[in-house]
Amino acid sequence: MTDQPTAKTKKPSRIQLRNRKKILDAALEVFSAHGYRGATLDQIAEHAGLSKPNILYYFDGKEAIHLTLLSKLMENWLDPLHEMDPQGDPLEEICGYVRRKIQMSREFPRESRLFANEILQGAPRMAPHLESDLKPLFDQKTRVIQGWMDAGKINAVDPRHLIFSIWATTQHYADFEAQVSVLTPEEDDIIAGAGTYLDTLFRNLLTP
Amino acid sequence: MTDQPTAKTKKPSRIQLRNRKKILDAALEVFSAHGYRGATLDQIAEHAGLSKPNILYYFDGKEAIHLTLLSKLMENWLDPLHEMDPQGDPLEEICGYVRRKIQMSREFPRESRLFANEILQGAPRMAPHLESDLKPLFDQKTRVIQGWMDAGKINAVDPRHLIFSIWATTQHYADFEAQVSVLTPEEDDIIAGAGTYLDTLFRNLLTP
DNA sequence: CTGCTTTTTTACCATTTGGTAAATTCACGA
DNA sequence: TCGTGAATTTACCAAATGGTAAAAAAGCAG
Repeated sequence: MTDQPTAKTKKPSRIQLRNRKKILDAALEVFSAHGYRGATLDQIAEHAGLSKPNILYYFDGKEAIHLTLLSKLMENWLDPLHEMDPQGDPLEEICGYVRRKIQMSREFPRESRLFANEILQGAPRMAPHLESDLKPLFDQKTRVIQGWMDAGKINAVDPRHLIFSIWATTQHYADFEAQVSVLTPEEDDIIAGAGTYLDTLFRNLLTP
Repeated sequence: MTDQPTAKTKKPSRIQLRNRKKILDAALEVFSAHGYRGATLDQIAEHAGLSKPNILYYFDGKEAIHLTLLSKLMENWLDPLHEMDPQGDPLEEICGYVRRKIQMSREFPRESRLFANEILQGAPRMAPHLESDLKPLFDQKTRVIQGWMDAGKINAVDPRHLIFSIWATTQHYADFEAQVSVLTPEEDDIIAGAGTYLDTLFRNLLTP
């Protein structure tokens, strides 16, 4: 009877923490590169430097690993949007959001591709998260933006499409990297140029 | 010696044509929904209404089907960009391109997702096509757009990022449909609104 | 050091999946 | 209508893959 009713029956040891982290990092690498079905436990095991049964000692199965990744991802993914301040200057808030998103494309391309893979295939394992986490935030922020437009602080466009276009343009550089790198070969930091371009794009849209 | 040196040794019969088409359509459905590795020959067979061995009677294997799809796709995919006329009015040519692309997202979402899946996973089977077909066209059109900018006909921005942003924003509605439909539930034709939004977006960018 | 728990390995298993061989049925021109 | 090549089915296979059981090894508190 040492178990807490809601806890997972034990406090995780040092080894547990370390190996869970190794597994999740390896899984992120493999899932983001090959998609859920394209990834194999053997690949993940090799990347993690552990044996396959050992991996199944730490996680209940392939799907559990994927699910854990998606859950942890969702938080960081929504952060930049959360930071958009209704009290701030509208144009700067939106451009700041663009800047944070493009930065994530540079720093966390694997996370972006993991997300893209999941959505592309119809979000079979993520639909609940979209409904419970993303949707409320999306609705809230579209209302904020709509308020700015109604107040005449920025040009009026459909806030939903505005957000879609921010997502699309920023994530493009991570998700379609294979294509981008073919088309801009000698460019070593294409995302830097993307940042200034996108700033111009959305500033021109929202400024009268 | 009835073979032509370059031909595939036989003229395809009516049944061949019909079944090849059925198989390719089924494969498009399955590959676009699950990615290359996520798709199985059994699924394709079921969608096509044929047995698995019968499918392998018409195609040399899973990869051959996928490759055939990608090849046929590439042509239609580049068409809208091809149509951009260097002699036309710059702003209208670019906005026309946007219109054609968003229209493809509406009419051919499966093709868009097939393409996206392939690129997301590093374009393992498509890199050659990108180099040989897409790259030359991309280079040509970026030069055309650069010319328009140098002539002061439209605002000066990096033409490469301009094209990337057109691709990203238009394909987003097909590739991320699962997310878009969660966030805009009661909307029955979200792409219509996208069309007018994107027209505004790019017009404001390119018009002084 | 000792005994107990946690972690890791070894040796498997069942299912799925891409693919094949050979027999069978079908279509169609002579 | 009949024979022949095209089309289809039946019955498989080998490899890959997610997962399990149980033994062995490694940590660690006393």
